[in-house]
Amino acid sequence: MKTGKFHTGIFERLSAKKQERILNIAVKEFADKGFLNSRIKEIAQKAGISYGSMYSYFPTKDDLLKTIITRNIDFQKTVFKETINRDDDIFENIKNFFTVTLKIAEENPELIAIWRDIAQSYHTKFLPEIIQLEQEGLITIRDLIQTGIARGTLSPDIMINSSAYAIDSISSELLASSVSDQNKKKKKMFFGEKTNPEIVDEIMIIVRKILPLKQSTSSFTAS
Amino acid sequence: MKTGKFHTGIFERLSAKKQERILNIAVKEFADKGFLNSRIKEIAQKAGISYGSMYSYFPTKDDLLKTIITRNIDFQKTVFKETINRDDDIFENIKNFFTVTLKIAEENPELIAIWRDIAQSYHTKFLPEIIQLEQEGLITIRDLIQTGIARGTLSPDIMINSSAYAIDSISSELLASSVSDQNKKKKKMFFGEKTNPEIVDEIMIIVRKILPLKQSTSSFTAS
Amino acid sequence: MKTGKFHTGIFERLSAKKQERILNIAVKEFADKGFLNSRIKEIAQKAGISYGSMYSYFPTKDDLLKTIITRNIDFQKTVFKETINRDDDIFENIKNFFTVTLKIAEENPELIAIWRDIAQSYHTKFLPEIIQLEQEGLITIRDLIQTGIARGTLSPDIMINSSAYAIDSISSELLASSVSDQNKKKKKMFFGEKTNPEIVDEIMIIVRKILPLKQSTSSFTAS
Amino acid sequence: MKTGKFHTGIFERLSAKKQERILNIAVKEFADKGFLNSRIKEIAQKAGISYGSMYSYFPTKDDLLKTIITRNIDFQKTVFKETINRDDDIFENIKNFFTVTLKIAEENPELIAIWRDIAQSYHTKFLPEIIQLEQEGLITIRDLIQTGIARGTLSPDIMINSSAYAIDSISSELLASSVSDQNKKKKKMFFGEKTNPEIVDEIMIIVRKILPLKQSTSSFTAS
DNA sequence: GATGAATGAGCGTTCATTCAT
DNA sequence: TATGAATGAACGCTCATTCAT
Repeated sequence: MKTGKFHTGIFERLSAKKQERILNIAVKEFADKGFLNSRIKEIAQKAGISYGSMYSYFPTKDDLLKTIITRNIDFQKTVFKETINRDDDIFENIKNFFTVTLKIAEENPELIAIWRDIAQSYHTKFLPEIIQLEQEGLITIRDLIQTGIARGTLSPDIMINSSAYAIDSISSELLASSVSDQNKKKKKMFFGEKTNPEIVDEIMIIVRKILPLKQSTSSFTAS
Repeated sequence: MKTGKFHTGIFERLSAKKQERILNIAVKEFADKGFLNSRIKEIAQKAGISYGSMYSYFPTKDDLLKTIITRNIDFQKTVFKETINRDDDIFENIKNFFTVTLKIAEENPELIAIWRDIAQSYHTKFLPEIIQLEQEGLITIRDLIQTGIARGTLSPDIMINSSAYAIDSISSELLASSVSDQNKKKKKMFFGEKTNPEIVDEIMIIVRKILPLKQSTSSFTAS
Repeated sequence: MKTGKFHTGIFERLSAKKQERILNIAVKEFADKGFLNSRIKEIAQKAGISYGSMYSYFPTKDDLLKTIITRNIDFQKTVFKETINRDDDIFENIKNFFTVTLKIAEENPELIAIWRDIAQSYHTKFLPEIIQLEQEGLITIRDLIQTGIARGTLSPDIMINSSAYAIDSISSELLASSVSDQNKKKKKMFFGEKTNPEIVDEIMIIVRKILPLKQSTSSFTAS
Repeated sequence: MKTGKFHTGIFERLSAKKQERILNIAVKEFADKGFLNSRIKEIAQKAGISYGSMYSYFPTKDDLLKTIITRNIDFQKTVFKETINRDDDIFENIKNFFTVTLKIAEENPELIAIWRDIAQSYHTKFLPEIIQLEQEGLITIRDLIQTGIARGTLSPDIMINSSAYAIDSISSELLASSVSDQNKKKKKMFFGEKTNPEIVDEIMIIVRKILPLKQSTSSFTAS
C-alpha cells in the first residue's frame, strides 16, 4: 500500500529530533481534544515554532493529521510482523498478539485515540487507504485460527469466523482502554490493578475455551 | 447518580411531541456530522422552530447535547431492565442482552455515534457524570454470570471478570458496527450477510464455550 | 438580461436608507482602493454595522461587488433610454448621449471606477453577463449613425464602424476622466476649466466633422 | 522629472541579461494576475533565482513594480521619438503614431495592463511622479497638430484641443484593446478581423476629417 | 415566549518581509 | 551576496451567543 506523503520537503529537512517533537505534540493535541477541536496555533506554540512554520511543513491541517497516520502505519506493521510467527504454536502467537496490542496501546495511546477519532468522525474525509491498516492487522487472528485447524492443533469444529470475531473484539476493547476514559474504567473494573501480562494470561484462558484443541484420538487406543 | 438538567423550563413546558421532534433532529445532526460540525441554526430549521427558540430551550449548544444524552440514559436502562429477567435461564438472558444490544444499535445508531463521538473527542469537555451510563449497562453481564454461578447453573471455575469482559467486548464491537464504517466492514467480513438473530446464535455458541455449565454431579450417583 | 440577486433576504429587509448607506460606502471603498485592496471589515466599520452583519447581507465579498454592479445596471439603462430618442435629430441624440455620459461619470465616478477595475482585473472571475452593460450602451452610437444614414440625414459615404468607434472612444475617455487621476489630468490639459456643456459643444463640432451631412441634391436641380 | 530609483545596487550590478529576465517575468506576472495576486516567490522561481535574492534586489514588492514602470518610461519615450519626425508630413506622423501605439500594445500588452492596473487601483499608493509618462506621450498629438497648422498644412480653424483629445481618445481605446477583454471585444465588434494596418488606415480617414487641410487658395488661380 | 438579526471572537490559511547560515 | 526557512499580521469567512422587537 502506497501511503503518499503529506508533508513538505522543508519538514523533511528538519532534524529528526525536531520532526519528532512537532509530531508528538500534534499527536497529543489531536488525541486529547480530537482533530476538530485542536488548533494549529496551539500546536505551534507548544512545539516552540511559529505559526507560519507549521504551514511550511504541512500544507493544511489535514496534511498534518495524514502525516501522523502514515508515519505510524509502517511502525505498527513492523511490530506485528516481528511478533507473529506462523510457525510458532498458535496460542503462543495469539498471546503475542495480545501482548503487542497492549504494548502499542500503552506506548502510543494517543495514536489509537486519533485512529478512532478518524474512524469515527472523518471516515468520509480521509483517504480510505489510510483506514486500511487496522483491518490488515485483524485478518491475522482469523489466519492464525485457520492455520491452527489446518495443522490439526485446533478442533475442526471451531466456527472460525465468530471465534475470530470474539477474540478480535477483546483486543479492540483492550486497545480502546488506552484511549477513552470509559474503556479505561471498564478495564479497571474487570481487571483491577492487574498487570498487562496477567491480563493477557487471563484472557488466554478464555481464548483457549473459545478455541478448543482437537480431541486427541489416542483416547481410543487407550481403552 | 445525579444527571442534572440541562434544558430550560421553557423546553419542559413544550408538548412531549415537540420536545421529541427537536431532540430527534438534533440527534440525527450530531450523529451524521459530529457535534462540532452540526449547526444549531440548521437543527432549528429542520425542527421548524426559530433559531432564537433553541436558545430559550437550551442555554448552550453543549446543553443540547447533554440533554440528549441524559434523556437516553433512562431509555436504555428501561429497555435493558425490561428484557433481562434474572429469573430466566442465564443463556436466555445473555441472548436477550445481545438481541437488545443489536436492536438498539440498529434503531438508534445515531445515539451510539454521538456517544462514541463524546467518549472520543469531548471527554475533557463533558461532565464525567454523563459518561457513566454505559458502565451501568455493563454490570449486568457480570451480574448474570454471578447469578448463574450462584444458582449452580454455571461452573464455579469460571473466571467471572475476564469472562464478562470478553462477552462485553463482543457486545461493544457489535454496537460499534452500527456506527463506524470500519466496524461495519469488520462485522461483514466475519458474518457476511447473516441476519442479526443468526449472528446472535453464533455468538451464543461462543458464549457457551466461555461459560461452561456446572458438571452435573449425577455422574457420581451413576457409579 | 437576468442579473440574478447576490444579496440575502436580510439585506433586502433593511430600510432603503440603510441599504444605500452600506452600498455607498462599499462603492467608495472599492472605487478608491480597488476591489482586492478593500476590506469588508473597514466597510462594516465605516457603515457603522458589525462585521458579521456584512456577511449576513452578502454571503461573500464577491457578492457585495456583484450587488453593487447589478444595482446600477438598471439605473444606467434607464437613464440612457430616457435620453436617447431615435425620432429626434441624430446630432441631438449624440449630444444627449455625451451629456448623459458626462453626467453619470460626474455623479457616480466610483461606479465607473469599479466598473473599470473589474473589466481590468477580474474579467475571468465575474459573470460575463454582468460585463455586458457597457456594450449595450455602445451599440447605440452605431445605431444612431445607421439611423441617420437610413433617414438620409447623414452622408451614405460615412464609414459606420470606424466612425462609431471614434466617437465611442471619446465617450470612454470622458467616462474615465471621472475616475483615474491620469484621465482627469488629460481632460484638464485639453479642456482646461471648461464646463461639461461647453466640452460637449466642442466635441459635437468634432462629431459633425466625423459624420458629415448628406450633400443636398438640390444643387443639381438648381443648375 | 525625477523618477528615482527603486532597486538596490546589487540589482544594478547584475548582468543586463539577468536584470531583463527578472523584470520581464515580473511584468508578465503582474499583467496576468494583477499586482496583488502576484507572488514574489513565484516570480523568483520562474526567474530561476532565490526568493531571498528578490529582496536583495528590490526592498519591497512595491519597489519591484516601480522599477518596472520607470524602466519602461524611457523605452516608450525612445520609441516615440524615433518614430515621430516633425519634419515629415503631419498625417504621416499621426499614422506612425497609431502604428507605433498598436505595435507597443501588441508587443507589450503586459505593460499596458500593469499601467492600467495602477492607474485604476493603486493611484493612492504609488507615487504620482510615476504616473506621468502617458501624458508626456500624449502631448505629441497636440504638438503635431500645432505644427501642422503652423506650417500651413492644416486649416487654422481646427480646434486644436478638442481635436487632439478626440484623436488621443481613439489611441487610448486601441491601447486598451490589448489588455481588457471588454475593449478587445469592442475592437472586434467594430473592426472585425481587420489587421492593424487596415485599422490604422480606416482611422486615418476619420483623422483627416477631424483635421481638414487648409483650403488651398491656389485653386482659385488654377482655374 | 418567539423571532431572527446583530455581534465579534476565532479559525484556517496566505505571503511580504526578516534573518540565520 | 545568495539562500530559503521563519515569522506573524492580516484576510475572508463561520457560527455560538446575545439582544431588540
